[in-house]
Amino acid sequence: MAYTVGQVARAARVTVRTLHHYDEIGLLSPSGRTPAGYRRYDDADLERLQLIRAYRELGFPLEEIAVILDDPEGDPLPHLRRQHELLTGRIGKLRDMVAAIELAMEARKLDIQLTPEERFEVFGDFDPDEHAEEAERRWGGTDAYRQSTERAARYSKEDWLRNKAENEDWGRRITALMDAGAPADGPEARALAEEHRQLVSRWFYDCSYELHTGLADMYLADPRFTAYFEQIRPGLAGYLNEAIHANAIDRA
Amino acid sequence: MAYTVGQVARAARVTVRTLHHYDEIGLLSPSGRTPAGYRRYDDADLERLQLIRAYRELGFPLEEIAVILDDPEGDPLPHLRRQHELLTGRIGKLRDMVAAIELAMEARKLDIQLTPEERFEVFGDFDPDEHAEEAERRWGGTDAYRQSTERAARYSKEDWLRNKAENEDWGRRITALMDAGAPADGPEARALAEEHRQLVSRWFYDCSYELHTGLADMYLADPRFTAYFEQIRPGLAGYLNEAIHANAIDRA
DNA sequence: GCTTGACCCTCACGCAACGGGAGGCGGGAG
DNA sequence: CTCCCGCCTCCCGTTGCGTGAGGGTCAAGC
Repeated sequence: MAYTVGQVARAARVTVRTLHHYDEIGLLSPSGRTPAGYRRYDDADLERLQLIRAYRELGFPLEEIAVILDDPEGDPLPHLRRQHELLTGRIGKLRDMVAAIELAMEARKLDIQLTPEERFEVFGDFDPDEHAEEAERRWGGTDAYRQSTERAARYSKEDWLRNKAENEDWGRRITALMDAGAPADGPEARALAEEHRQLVSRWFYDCSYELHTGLADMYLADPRFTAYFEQIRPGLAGYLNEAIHANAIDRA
Repeated sequence: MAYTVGQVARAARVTVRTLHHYDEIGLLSPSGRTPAGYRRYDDADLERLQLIRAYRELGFPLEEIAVILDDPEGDPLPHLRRQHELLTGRIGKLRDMVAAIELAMEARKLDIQLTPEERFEVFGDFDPDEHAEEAERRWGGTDAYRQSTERAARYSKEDWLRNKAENEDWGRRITALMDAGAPADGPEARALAEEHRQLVSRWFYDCSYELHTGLADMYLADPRFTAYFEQIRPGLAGYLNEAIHANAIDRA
């Protein structure tokens, strides 16, 4: 049996252009042409097309499909396994997205005008890295934040300058340490992380180790914080984050 | 606070190229430039970028993000709802794929060399239309197929010719009906569907209504069958499929 | 025999969302 | 003053086709 492009296209529910494309890239070339140059497909071509579409539905790129189909007796099992992992991974990600959207919709429905803080809770961080996400959940409470603003409101200009000086001193030391190549989970870095925690506790709010790691994750999650550290020294945000985590584990 | 592209890029964990892109399409243009033409981002830009990345993670296309962000006081809820549906739909599809892959792997593990028939069962049809899928599951048994081949093997050439003639006669009548514009779920079409069922029953295998709808779906699912009908008349496969379903419902 | 109208052909540009490189300034440190 | 890193603007490449433009082909009806 011989078929024209249009017939094949309708049969396989693809467009003619798709068949042209497959022909162009050599994935599925019709078994022949009419004198006028019309493509002629036969049953074997249809079978191949069926397989192509099936693999495509499974998410394989065309190039890989060509490899699979043109490698006779090649075992598709590894491909299948790989694809299986890939798909379950994607499903997980999509589910996370759906959950996040539901959260966002919930927030809208309650007519809560999202403050920047809340928006951060909702939209904050979808980094595949679970650290941040987990920390964000634990750190959800805004008590510390309130405490911080309350205290901050009472500081004088001198207080702020002292704070700034202490901060800068600490900043110089951790930058030097990083430049020197000391590991972020080494004792010196951990000591400076601890110092940071006490700086925060003294100036803003009681910073438990748990809160501290939450804060550290926020340094990576909120671009404004990250930018602040990255401006001091590229890589500092990540370095500090790791040091704080190491310190928290160390003291636990 | 002002930041350079590089700082912003590191902060938001995107590439500089991405920021250039957002600038190009007007999604996120830096609030200013230095005399030398360097992009200068401020805190507001960073906030916007954060939102952009968040929506991106939720799977929104950039264009839609622009709409959402640039429509102040616009409610993102409808967008979110739409996106939610879209994502759950995709999850469903992916799950089907995973199931199909598991089936395929199972088949490989059992070292069953897939015959074309089995391959069809595995890879047969991922049409979003559930009809086909559902029917495929019900129709999974190969009893009818065996019965069919057994009978077919005993037919003489004359039998085949008679079969062919009956088929062609039926084909002419349903084609005429379709050309006349009779609805596929109308009484005439249903009658011809019924006739088709009895033709199949007489020549190949006992064709219950259930099997018949399965067969009908296969006419749409297997390109070779579809091509056969489409060659007779474009749209015939779909027409017949609908008629058969209507007939089955009618008799139920 | 000639005109429709439905197909078919081959270019060839366009899409989303960037990646990556070329070639050339700008700017802070030593 | 030189270095080198970072920034700039083009501009081509990717994937899997969509969507014409411009032109040949084929079966049917007058």
